[in-house]
Amino acid sequence: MNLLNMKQRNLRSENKKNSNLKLISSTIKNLSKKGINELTMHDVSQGAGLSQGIVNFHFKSKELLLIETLKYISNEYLDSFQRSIAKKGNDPRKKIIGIVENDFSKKICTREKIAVWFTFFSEIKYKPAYHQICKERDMYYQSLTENIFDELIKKEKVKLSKKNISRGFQALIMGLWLDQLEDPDTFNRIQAKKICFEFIKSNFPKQFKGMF
Amino acid sequence: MNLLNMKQRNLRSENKKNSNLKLISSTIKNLSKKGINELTMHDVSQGAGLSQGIVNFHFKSKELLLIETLKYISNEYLDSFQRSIAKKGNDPRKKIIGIVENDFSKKICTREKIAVWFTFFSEIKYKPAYHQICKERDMYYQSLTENIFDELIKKEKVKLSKKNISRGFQALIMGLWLDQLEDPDTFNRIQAKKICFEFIKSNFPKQFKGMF
DNA sequence: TTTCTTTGAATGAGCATTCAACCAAATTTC
DNA sequence: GAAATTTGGTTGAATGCTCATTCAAAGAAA
Repeated sequence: MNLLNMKQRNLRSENKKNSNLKLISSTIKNLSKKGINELTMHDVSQGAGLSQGIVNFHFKSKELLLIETLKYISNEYLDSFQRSIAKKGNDPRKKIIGIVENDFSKKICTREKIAVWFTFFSEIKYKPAYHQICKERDMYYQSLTENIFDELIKKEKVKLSKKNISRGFQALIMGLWLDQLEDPDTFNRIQAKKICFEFIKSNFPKQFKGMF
Repeated sequence: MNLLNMKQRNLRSENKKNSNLKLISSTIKNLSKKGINELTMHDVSQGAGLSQGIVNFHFKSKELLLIETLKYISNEYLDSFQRSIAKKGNDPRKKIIGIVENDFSKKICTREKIAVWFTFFSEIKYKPAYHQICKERDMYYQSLTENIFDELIKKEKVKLSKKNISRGFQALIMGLWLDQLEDPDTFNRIQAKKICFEFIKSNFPKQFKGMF
């Protein structure tokens, strides 16, 4: 196999990847426009600029397409999350602030993406595949924030449960995301961020004194 | 119109009410079992012990049935909520504790009911009717808890925004509800309650000192 | 006798999925 | 390196299934 051969081989597989991506993007766009109930295969292929039967060729079925879509947004979120705490050094305060900034950033906290997330959340109970993906994401997030809160607890010299703080923190964020869905006119991500910072500050008043 | 007439008229309308209730109950049960996507009219009528076409007779369409179902669980929740703060006297601490107790009571905080709630939440963006009902519920809840937190803020003599605390409180509860969906094995409503109490305590340490 | 409620078979629309035919890219052959 | 062959991706019409909705007929209540 020479270089030319490799290039040629790549071209085909790039095309395939490209179609997959187009289809997943179209799924996200259409999900956020119509919800899971009204989403049709026709919408998806149309939105990707491809023809009717193509989704079944690439993803086998509608359900598998949806699972791949959930994996996609989950990875996208994780990437962004990891980047938000990388390069913050060892200061747990900076890390936790970074997480809040990320969760309510312009890129992550859009009404469209949140709508897609909640579409999947709402099906957790009926779709084991969704359940597993969401739970994995959750556990990763949970363990990372637990470590950060553990450091904060030690520095603050206060008796708090890292598990509880961590879960409360994440629940707060999910609830505020939901508010973005319910109340997009009078409530925005800037206010949501502020509420998160206040949560942190009320638990670790010494370390965040004067901040925010 | 004499008494006999009234009784007779009531019998028929009672029957009608009864069918409606049966159908709505069946909708809730089936929604919590299969999600909105797989819910069929057949499921609903079957579950109510009635026949196929009956839903269209009573509710005109599937969509209207779903709207009535949301109204029903919304009213059920509100009733329970109101009862949770009534008869707590004037102590805002007792009121807020009552609310937490209610939101995570055996009756309200079941995985089935939460699944139904999130089914509707996830469609807020696409269904104006759902949006309005959820928002109304939310605003009522919000204004009531704002008043309670306002009292607590004054008593604590602390500078906090009643709006932010209130929204954070509600978001926290919604997030913890979602956890009941995602993580029913390792997380339960007792732990959720504890996290809420800790949230309150961290904001109003003087007033809740030694409590919980 | 009239009005209201229920039944369940029939209808037909909407939609996921299939597939034969086609096209383009990659590989092999000479 | 041109021609022939194989492999992979795409098309879109056809298929058939699932389901909401309709409605004539029947039953119950007023």
